[in-house]
Amino acid sequence: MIRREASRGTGRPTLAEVAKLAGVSQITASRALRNVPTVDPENVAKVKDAAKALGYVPNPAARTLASARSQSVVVLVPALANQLFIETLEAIHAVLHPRGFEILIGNFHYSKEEEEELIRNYLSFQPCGMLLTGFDRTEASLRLLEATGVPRVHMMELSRTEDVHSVGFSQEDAGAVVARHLLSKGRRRLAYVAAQLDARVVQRGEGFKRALAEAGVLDRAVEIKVADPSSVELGGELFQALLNDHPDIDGIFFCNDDLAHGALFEAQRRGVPVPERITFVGFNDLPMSAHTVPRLTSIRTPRAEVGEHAARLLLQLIGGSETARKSIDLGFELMVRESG
Amino acid sequence: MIRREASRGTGRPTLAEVAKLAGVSQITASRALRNVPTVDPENVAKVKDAAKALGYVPNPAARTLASARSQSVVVLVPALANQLFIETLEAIHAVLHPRGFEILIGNFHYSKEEEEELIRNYLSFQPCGMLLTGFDRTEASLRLLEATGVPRVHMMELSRTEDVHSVGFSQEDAGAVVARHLLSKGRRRLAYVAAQLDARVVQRGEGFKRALAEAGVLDRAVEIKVADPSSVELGGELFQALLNDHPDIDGIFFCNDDLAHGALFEAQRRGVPVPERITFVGFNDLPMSAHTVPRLTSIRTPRAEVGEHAARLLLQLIGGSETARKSIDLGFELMVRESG
DNA sequence: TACAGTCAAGATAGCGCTATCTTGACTCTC
DNA sequence: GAGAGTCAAGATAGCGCTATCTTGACTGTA
Repeated sequence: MIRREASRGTGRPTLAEVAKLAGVSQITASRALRNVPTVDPENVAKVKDAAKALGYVPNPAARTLASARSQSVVVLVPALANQLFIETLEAIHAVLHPRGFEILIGNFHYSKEEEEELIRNYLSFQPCGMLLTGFDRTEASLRLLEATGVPRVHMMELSRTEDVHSVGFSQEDAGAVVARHLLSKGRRRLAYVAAQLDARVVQRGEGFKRALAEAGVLDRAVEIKVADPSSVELGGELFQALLNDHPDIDGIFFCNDDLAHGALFEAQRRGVPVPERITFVGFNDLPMSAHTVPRLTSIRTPRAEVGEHAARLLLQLIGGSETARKSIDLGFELMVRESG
Repeated sequence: MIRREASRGTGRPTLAEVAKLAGVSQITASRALRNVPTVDPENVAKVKDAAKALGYVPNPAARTLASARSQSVVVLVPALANQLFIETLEAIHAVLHPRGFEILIGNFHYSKEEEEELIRNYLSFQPCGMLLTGFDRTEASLRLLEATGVPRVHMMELSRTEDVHSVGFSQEDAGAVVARHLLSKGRRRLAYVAAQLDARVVQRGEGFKRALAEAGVLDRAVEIKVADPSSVELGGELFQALLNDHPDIDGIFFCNDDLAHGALFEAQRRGVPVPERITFVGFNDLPMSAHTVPRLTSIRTPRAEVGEHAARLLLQLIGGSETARKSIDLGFELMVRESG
């Protein structure tokens, strides 16, 4: 029988070969490539040259097995179907990938149960860090996260307690800003139209109603909430329903721009002048919102910035920094345009 | 000094513990959990019970290291910034995740060089399969893929040769269908407006022009191509430029719906009646296109179906099937709406 | 009864790295 | 100049699995 060069294994160069070529021990080569500071710079250069000459690429499985910690960061988002989290993911990637981290993306489709299963599954990969969306999850999820002690940063909302790290902005304040804006335009008969009722959508509504209460017009306000996923189509339907049931509504805050876009199309179709008869305000400021007819007033949310800062904060935590800031508030901005 | 239970390792139950509890050897436990058919069903039951009792979860790093093959499938897409590939990714996930595969998503931002780097990087994870977008990549990328022999399926386009597997539809035919539709509406002065010039966008344009040539109106056609990323804003700008330079254009084929949406907004703003003066046709049929004013005629592409079939085909290849179909044509559909 | 053939189960030996302990050369101090 | 302290480099021993070879019980045949 013919003797194979390698009956098992990948056939790719290994650390042992790099070490041999560099004339050092394997563990020194390992340390050199990981930039462990106790290695003589001369040896570091020899090892890195050897690695390059051989085209050596570390085997992540072996690394993970030996160190009981991977170079992966898990990011859990509630949806990929809209651009919101894509921009955040891109920003996270831009920070972490150049530093050698792999990113495992989990989409839990706004389901706490699905998120719990993802957490369970991804923890088996021994990630070195996790980026999570918000704070609203199952008890079991929380226990799993606490038990493993993997560094983590929560995105999009700000924590009220001091024991977790978060990067985001105040969803409630954003809702209140929208309310005050509509009031400043002389609107008094206001509505909050929401779908996909996650914690953040609810918080926006709370802030909105809080501000209306302060202005004494809450009793005349209307709230439409449906649990269905947001879509352009749903926005049109909800607008139509609202118009039928409450024809005197003069200002609407949509929980996101998708709904607002659908409502804009429907308003145009029905000949309802926006903003003359009804003022529209959206949320998230999707790129399209600056171009619709009329252009949509919306809350610009720092989606990319949240990803970037969360990733940087996580890097500090992975590096063992105790001085890392607990919470980073990145704020938001009301983009006032033609719709109100 | 206090003796630790485990100074290294994860602290989680291992296969050895499962085997001990089940009263079999470790390798039998390993085989039982992987459903290797040579194990006595009684032993399989004992092992699976023991695993459940201990809350055992396999360590993927150890698996990958020992078998030189991970349970990961790499999916490389040119963009995440629009919904196109998200739907494909969701469908892939729905097929592969329940079967225990992990999905590594790589976004190469329409850059062949970036794709090459991603391929290099992801191959170090020893994926058991790859799903790629199209056929247009660097020579080095091709060599890497060939050298490793990892099963792969190409998505979105159909291969012209018989040596690779592909799932998609004919981009050229889709372009030709649009051309014939516009001609059937009596339009003769036609334009193709394209951005983000990847291979598929070019193929659509080729099919469009081929059909115009067959109808003898190619010499009056206009083509606007820019390499910039597609966006709603760009669609408006390109429409405006087109209108200035060629005021007699009476039909436009946009290479994607984003551009068409932007042009629709711009047309409305400038009082250009669509479809009365100019007919618009988009591509991809994004969810919003059925709701714009006017509703957009577009080519509906089988994005989710491509993902699903590609994943299924890949599963066959991973399983060693030689009988797997080489190419699956899923077609497309012209959705005729108000814009033309 | 003896023999080859079959097959489930086990023993053994890694996969390619890194944690940990040890070594030995070198400094510094009194 | 002996002892303690420092520090880069190496030896050793796994991490938790699976590929591969081996074993031994069992079958069927002549």
